Amino acid sequence: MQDLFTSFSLQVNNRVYIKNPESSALGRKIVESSINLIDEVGFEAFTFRKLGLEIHSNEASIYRYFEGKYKLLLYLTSWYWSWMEYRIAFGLANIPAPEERLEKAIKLLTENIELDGSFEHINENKLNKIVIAESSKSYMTKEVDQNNKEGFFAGYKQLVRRVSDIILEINPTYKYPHMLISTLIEGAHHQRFFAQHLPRLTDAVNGEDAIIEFSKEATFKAIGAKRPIK
Amino acid sequence: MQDLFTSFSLQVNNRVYIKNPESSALGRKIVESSINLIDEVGFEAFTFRKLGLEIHSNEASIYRYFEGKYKLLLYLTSWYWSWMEYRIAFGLANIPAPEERLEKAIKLLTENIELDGSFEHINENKLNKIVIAESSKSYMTKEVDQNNKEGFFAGYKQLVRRVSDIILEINPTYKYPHMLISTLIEGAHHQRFFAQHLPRLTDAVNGEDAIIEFSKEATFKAIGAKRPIK
DNA sequence: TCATTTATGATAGTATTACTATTATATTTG
DNA sequence: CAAATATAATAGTAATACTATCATAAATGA
Repeated sequence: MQDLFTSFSLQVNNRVYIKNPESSALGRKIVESSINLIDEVGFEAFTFRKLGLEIHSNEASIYRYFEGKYKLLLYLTSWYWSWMEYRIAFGLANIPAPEERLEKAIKLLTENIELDGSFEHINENKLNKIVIAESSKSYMTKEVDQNNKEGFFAGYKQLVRRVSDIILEINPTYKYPHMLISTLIEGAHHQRFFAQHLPRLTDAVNGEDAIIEFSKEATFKAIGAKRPIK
Repeated sequence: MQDLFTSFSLQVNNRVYIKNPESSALGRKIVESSINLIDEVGFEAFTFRKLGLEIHSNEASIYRYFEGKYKLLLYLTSWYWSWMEYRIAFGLANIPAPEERLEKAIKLLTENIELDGSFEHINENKLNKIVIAESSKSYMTKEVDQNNKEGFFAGYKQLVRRVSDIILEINPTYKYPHMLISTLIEGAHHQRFFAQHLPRLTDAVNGEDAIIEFSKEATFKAIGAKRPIK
């Protein structure tokens, strides 16, 4: 799997950046350090000036890659969804039963993400934490319609569609496949955040990953399908 | 119902404000206009200076009520959850069957909120839109643990607990009642936002409120209970 | 290889934000 | 009616979110 990934880079809508950060050492450094810095101080307190200091480069240089910190966040989240889609595409390859594919997809979408190491300049674990805590700030804005027109959320939509299609394969009459999947993705993210910070809003259970289990169970029951037996 | 409400004001943790905005005409004007202004320009672009101009008052005066705009947002969301709890408390009164109470609670939690008129200085419809689009910004912050210690999210937690208790009444063995309810509340909010701005992430269905229906159906199936017959 | 394009760095500057401080003027209350 | 309290007006500060300019370094291609 590692080798499959190192041979290509993930596609991100080229309108979220001014200059492709993949195209230079500085660009990759910007992405790498922005993940560390946002994870550390939070998106509110994150500034291009601080990032410049961190990487011993210049605020103005960073502005040549991204219009501002919201576009950088859009870049990071787009990259993440694109990565998720690859994880799912490879993870489900050669599994014929749609029930098994669905269960695996839910696991991939809702599990805790460990450092993967496939991409040198991206810490997947920290990026996951950023997506959990900050990604809604990339679309819950007054610019959402404009951004949507420009295709900034295409990766997320495509991912939701791909998994919805599995649901429809299992149960073609289920009326809310997109709702179910997008609720699940956002929901699992919220639950991971709540588990750490507002545990009263969750049900922490020892020994199993309650969030994955809850998600799988709720999905199969919602669409009226039997879970595959291990 | 209207009369019940006009006779009292809802409780909000007194540490989110410096001076209780309910205690003066200026305070109520601040709350009222902040709802209008945040709804109009979004939380990012909302500032106390602009709010001061709007109400023909002074930036410095507003700072005597709230430490900053994040605390004001916390005030608004706390008020909202407190209001929701009253809606549910009154809405479920005298309904003996827990299945019916659950269904009604889900409706109240996930439905679109119309202008209610019970509170002169609060536009419930706009406040609902603010909670949908901005409330995650009140807890997805680096200060969440501190804020949680101070009890700023007590109203939300209490609401989740109240509805979880109904689930446990119906099915005492269900393992994830809090997860289910908090996922549902956040999920329904997300879906309302998506329906307007990112419809590919939802399944818009004419003639019925798909979000309420999806939420009810998913909940009853998840806990393995039969929905009450109308 | 050297001229030219392109990328980066250094510095400075502007408008806005998120406040705090001070003083003056209303308004309320005892 | 005096004293306390609330509000208004103004000013000021440090940080943010940029933009502009110019110098220098690195890459490229004729």
